[in-house]
Amino acid sequence: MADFLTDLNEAQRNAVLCTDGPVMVIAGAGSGKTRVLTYKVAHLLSKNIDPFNILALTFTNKAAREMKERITGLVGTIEARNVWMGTFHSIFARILRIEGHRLGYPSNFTIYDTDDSKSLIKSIIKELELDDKVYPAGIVLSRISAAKTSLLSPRAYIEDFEIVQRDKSAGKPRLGEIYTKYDQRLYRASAMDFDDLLFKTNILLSNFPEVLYKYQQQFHYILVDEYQDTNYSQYIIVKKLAANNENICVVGDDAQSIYAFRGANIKNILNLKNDYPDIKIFKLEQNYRSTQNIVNAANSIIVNNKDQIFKEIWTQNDNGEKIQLIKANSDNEEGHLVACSIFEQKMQHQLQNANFAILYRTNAQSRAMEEALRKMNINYKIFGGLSFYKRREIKDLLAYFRLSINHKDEEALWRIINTPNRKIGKTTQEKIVVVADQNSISPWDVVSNIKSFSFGAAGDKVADFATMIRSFAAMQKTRDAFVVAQHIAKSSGLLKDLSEDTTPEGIARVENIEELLNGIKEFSEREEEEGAEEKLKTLEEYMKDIALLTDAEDPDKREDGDYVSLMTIHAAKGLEFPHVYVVGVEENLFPSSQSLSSRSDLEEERRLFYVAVTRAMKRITISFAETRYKWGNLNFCEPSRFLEEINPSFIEFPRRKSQAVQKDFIFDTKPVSKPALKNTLPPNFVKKNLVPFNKAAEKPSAGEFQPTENVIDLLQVGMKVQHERFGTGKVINVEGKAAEKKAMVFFEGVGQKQLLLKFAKLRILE
DNA sequence: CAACCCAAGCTTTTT
DNA sequence: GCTTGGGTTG
Repeated sequence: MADFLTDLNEAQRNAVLCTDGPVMVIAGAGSGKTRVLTYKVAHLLSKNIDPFNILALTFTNKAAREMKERITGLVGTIEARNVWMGTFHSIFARILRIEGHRLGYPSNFTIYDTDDSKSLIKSIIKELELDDKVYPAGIVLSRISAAKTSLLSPRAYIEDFEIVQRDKSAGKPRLGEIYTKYDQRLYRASAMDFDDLLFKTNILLSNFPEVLYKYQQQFHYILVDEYQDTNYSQYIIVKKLAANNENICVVGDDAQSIYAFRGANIKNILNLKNDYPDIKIFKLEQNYRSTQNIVNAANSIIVNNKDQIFKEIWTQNDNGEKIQLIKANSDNEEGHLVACSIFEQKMQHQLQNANFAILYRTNAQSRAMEEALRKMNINYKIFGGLSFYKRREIKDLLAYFRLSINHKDEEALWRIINTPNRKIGKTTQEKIVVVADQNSISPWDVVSNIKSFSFGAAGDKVADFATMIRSFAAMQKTRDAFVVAQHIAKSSGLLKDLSEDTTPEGIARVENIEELLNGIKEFSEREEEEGAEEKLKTLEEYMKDIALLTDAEDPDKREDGDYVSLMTIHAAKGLEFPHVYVVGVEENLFPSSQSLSSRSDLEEERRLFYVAVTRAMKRITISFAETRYKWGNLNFCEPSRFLEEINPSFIEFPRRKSQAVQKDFIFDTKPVSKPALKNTLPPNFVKKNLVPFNKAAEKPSAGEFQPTENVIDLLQVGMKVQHERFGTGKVINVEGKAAEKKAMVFFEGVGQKQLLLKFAKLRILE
């Protein structure tokens, strides 16, 4: 273990060795970010730091799991598994289960997922007799979420004059009221939503100094992955916990911040210096992942963003192939062309499917790709989309578990009280609500004491239901998770109900239930590696374990099999593939039509594009279609502005005669190939079938880039220059040499920009 | 109370 | 185009 530091380059090693005091690591794409984090933890452990004193926060379960595995590989199992490592949400859920009683929450509180939250909001809107057109559940939830993320309690929300004013003028004056009610109902259900896990942690840490002190004492070392994605709430938690000794190490890349839409604040990383004036900053700029062409192309994209920490990503890797383009007539043809291209690459280079990934902006785009791959018999796997845990039958069974563990969980109650059908219909359910309100008790209190109220015949059914849930609850305490789960699946009637459906979907549902049960079995039998203490693995433990495994990762997904990976770009963050296809690179789709109105939204889209391109190791293909179905309607599409932003010298155009033709390929408005609609061969097929181009045409010597090189040499302070996007500007400063030469230019109406002359296509005006 | 039918909304991204 | 949810009818 002693010499694992030799695996690191100098910048990485310096960052790892700097363990005390605040540290920020700005890690470019593919520069070994995870490596630094894992080695840092390993290094701390090798210095005999107690793993219980290390807190390592990530954003996804996958990242946490991978990091754990890697650290285990470096230092050995026993130490690594005691590190407090996990997602923000799971770590603070864990702490809230211990400390939540101070806020009135039992340790078995339920975590509501987005669906539960939305459904609760819907019923509140109904109760308040509000128009659900004015208050759509999704919008309301995102407003509440934003409030919680800004640490605004319902009280503070209502008392905030500006917010109230804003809601009024937006025609939604009662948002505060909905928020208040929502909060009460969550509390009454002993439930927290995702945002609560952070919000309530914040409350805990501010209102209970002894708790703050306790965890400050515990976490001597705090590490945060993907720091650029932290929101305000997370930022404050970290700041508080680290306040004592400031042994905090954050790792991130502002260029890969892609979660502002859910409250991530890029300023958290850009302004970290303000919080820790003596913070040590390390920049990892060497990319180990991609070819030069890919790295340079990516740089030429991201340079268009205004807000960023300056860095120069470079690589020692080969030049590699240029960026391939595919232009298709329709979304279906796009799928076909991509599948053909994958097939062709596989054949040409004898590659496995696993070398390929198809990345898209929205999940909806997966269908065309899926169909095309299936037609060509290429094995694939779709990540994300409808997750396992969001399937109806799974949510139903989990709702039984939830209600058995936490009787107050109302969303679970309403979900299953009549699933499968036990003749407790809407009327009865509404009556339960009314009676509960009249007596100021919870719906479960009514359900479990139904005999005390006049419910007639329907009451018997409800009583049976309550008895059943209570028996599950009792069993749950003494038997292992699998036994209980299997019993519930059977005696609730759920499994029987599902198996009566013999359609393919019905069969799939039963299989899903079986899959879930298998997962629980595995959980029950999982051995505590440390010490031989036989601890009962209860269903409650299981639910705590999986509560935050929402999307993306199936518990039992088998990693074997050779498949092409299909996923959104968000889901691809942190991953790499030799061959990447970025599809649907069109205006209004990528960048998304909803991001066009503000500069910061657009910059986020651009960062997303940057993330997409930097996933590729060897070869990247970008495709776009001229028409696409949206909501069943045919839409005409324009190629994305992002294509224009890539320096053309890194792109392989199907025909390379002149710049004019190159531009035409992407942007012509009257497609030459319209009559040739039948021709579904990809451009590179066409290329191969034609007479080879002469070599001279292959070089980007078409005069277009000659001036660029002169500009690099000739540019002087004070010159007036023209930039493709920013218009005319004045040179304020020039620094660096030759290829690394940079200029600070002031553009009218745009502001100051630092430009790397290699990429900026500047023209000198005077 | 259930079954069926129709309309609406959906397609940004996730813990 | 598909799914979900609401409304109506039997």
